[in-house]
Formats: sequence, structure tokens, C-alpha cells
Amino acid sequence: MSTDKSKKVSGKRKAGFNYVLERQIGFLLRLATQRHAMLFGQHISGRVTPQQLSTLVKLLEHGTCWQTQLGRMTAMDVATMKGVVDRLVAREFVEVAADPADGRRIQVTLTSAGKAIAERVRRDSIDIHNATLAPLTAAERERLITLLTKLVSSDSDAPLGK
Amino acid sequence: MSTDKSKKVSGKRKAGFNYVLERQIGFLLRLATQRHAMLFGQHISGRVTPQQLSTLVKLLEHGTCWQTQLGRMTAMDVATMKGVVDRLVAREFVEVAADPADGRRIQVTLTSAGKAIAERVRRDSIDIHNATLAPLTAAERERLITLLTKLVSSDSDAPLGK
DNA sequence: AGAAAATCATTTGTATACGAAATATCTGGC
DNA sequence: GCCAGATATTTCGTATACAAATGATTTTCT
Repeated sequence: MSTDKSKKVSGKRKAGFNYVLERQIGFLLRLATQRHAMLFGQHISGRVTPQQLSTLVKLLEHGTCWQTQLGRMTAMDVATMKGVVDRLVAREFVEVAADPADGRRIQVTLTSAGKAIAERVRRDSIDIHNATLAPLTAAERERLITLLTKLVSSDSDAPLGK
Repeated sequence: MSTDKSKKVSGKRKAGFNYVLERQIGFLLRLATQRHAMLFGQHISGRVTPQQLSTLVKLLEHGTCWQTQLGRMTAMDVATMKGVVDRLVAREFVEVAADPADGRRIQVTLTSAGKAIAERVRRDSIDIHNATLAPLTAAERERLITLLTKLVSSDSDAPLGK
């Protein structure tokens, strides 16, 4: 059982010798996302998901939107957005209707129940944000948000960079 | 169309007045993860996924492992890990076998093809890491990694905090 | 007007992600 | 030797995520 042990070869270091998976940005982002998801599940009202939260909040801010527009504002793929809208329709938080002015567009509108839950989860999300960042000091939180914003705002499709 | 515009009410600010979805940690993490996923797909060899990369790298470092052990090392749920292993088996990058010493355990071992691809994607992942962090300076990258590490290392199940 | 290009939506296929329940197996204590 | 509790795996259900192909509609250009 010692045949493929990674042995140190003096003078010629093994490939990947200093590779640390735990310092790779992708791995760290996955862990941070997991932490957020766990806290989200604990603090959110009405079993709303993060994607549903984004969608509800954007509808609250902008009123009726079409699906593609919602997808752009929330940085979601059209296929993903459809799934989210479908589930919001099933739960009667939003209603969809054909746009009389443009046959391609699907208008998405908050129901009154949807408006209520949207306002509630928007408040919840503040707590979730703070709980997620709890291990960091106020200055560190600010720094992290700034760095992540810089990281993503250069993306062409980022709603931030607009 | 101006009925539900968010109008400033002097003295009594509207609920959610200063709520900015784009500054919520959950939203930013999703965008950063998307950015990483895009670059990952562009630079990775052999259509390996991020989870498969983590699994392959851990197998490279530790040799044969059982599934649950792999799940802990890569911070993946057992159900998720099973899916990843199943797909790695299907692609003949790993082989599974019952542990003779413990009937519950499933031993996962790299095949020679798996070892080759593991070494290749481990190298790829360095490029992906750098490409993902490209908008940041060297100092900023270091800061971001440090902050994310601090954020997740307090989690009970974090492989970092061990 | 009419064809081409752009836009919007849906569907399909692949791959996560994870809680929860069910099953199987092992270990320690009596 | 046997049972309770711990451990490992599998299965099920729900919800993303996104590429790619397809269909429908609108806009633009000539």
C-alpha cells in the first residue's frame, strides 16, 4: 500500500506539490455559498429560495416585468428564470400574462400575496446577509463586498456594471 | 404606470428604501460563482466539472478513499458525492469496490486514465483560479482569499477549520 | 413589402446540491 | 450472543444552472 504514496523527491518536487485545493477561489466560493444557503434556509420566510428572493425583490422595485428582463436583472439564465417563475406562479406569488404589445413577451406581476412575501423576505435577507458575514468584522465585511463587487462588475452581463 | 413607482416620502422612508440586492452577499456569491463556472468551462480539460476536479485532486493526494471520506474532504453532501462518483465511474476515471474490512464502505480508486486527467485538471485549475481573479490586483486577490477562508473556516464541517 | 436579423420563450439534456427517509453494516456494552 | 447507537450508502424529491435546439414574433434593413 505504499506504492503510490506521494514521496518527496529531493531536488525535483512532485507536480502539484504546493497545490492547495482549499485556497482555490472556486472551492472557497462553493463553501461560502454553502454557508449562505444554510443560513438562508434557516432565516427565510415561506420557503422562498435565493433565486425566488431576487426575483420577488426586483418585481417589488420595478413592478411588472417580462421574464427575460427579470433574468437580466437577477443574473439568471432564461431557462433558470422560467423554472423560477413557474414555481412562483404555482405558489401564486406572481401571475403571468401575454404582453398585448409584443407577442413574444410574458409579463410577470406580483399578486398581493406575492407583494406581502416579497416585502417579508427582503427584510429577512438583511439578517441572512449579516449572519453569513458574522465571522468577519465590519471592516472586513465591507472589504469583502467591495472585492466581490469588483470581481463581478467587469462581467459583460453583470447588472452591476451597467 | 407610475402608481407603484417607489416615490420618496419625505420624513417617512419607504420600506426597503435603501435595500440593494446587488450588495447582498448571497447575490454577489452567486455572480462570482457564475464567473468562475464560465471560466472553468473554458479552461478545463476533458469536460470535468468543479466537483469532479475536487474529487480527482483529493484522490490524487490521498489515494484510495471511501465515498463519505471524499465527501468530507471536498465539502460535498453524501448524495452529491454519490452522483459525482457515479459519473466518474461512468467515464472510467475511477473504480469503486467494496471494502473487505467494512461492508458499508465503498472504496474509490483512480484508474490510470483518472490519474492522468487528475494531474491535468489540477494544472488547469491554477489558470482558472487566476483567470477568475483577473479583475483584482495581487494584493486584492490575497485579501479576498483570506477573507473567504476566514468566512468559511468557522463552519463546523469545513475541512479548513479542522 | 419582404427577407434577414434580433429577441423572447420553451424544451431537452446534463450536472449539481442537499434534506430526509430507508437500508445495510459495524461497534461497543451487557 | 444480542441489541442500541453510530456510520455508510442509496434513493427520492425539490430547485438550481446553463448550453443548445426550436419555434414564435418583432424589428430592421433594403
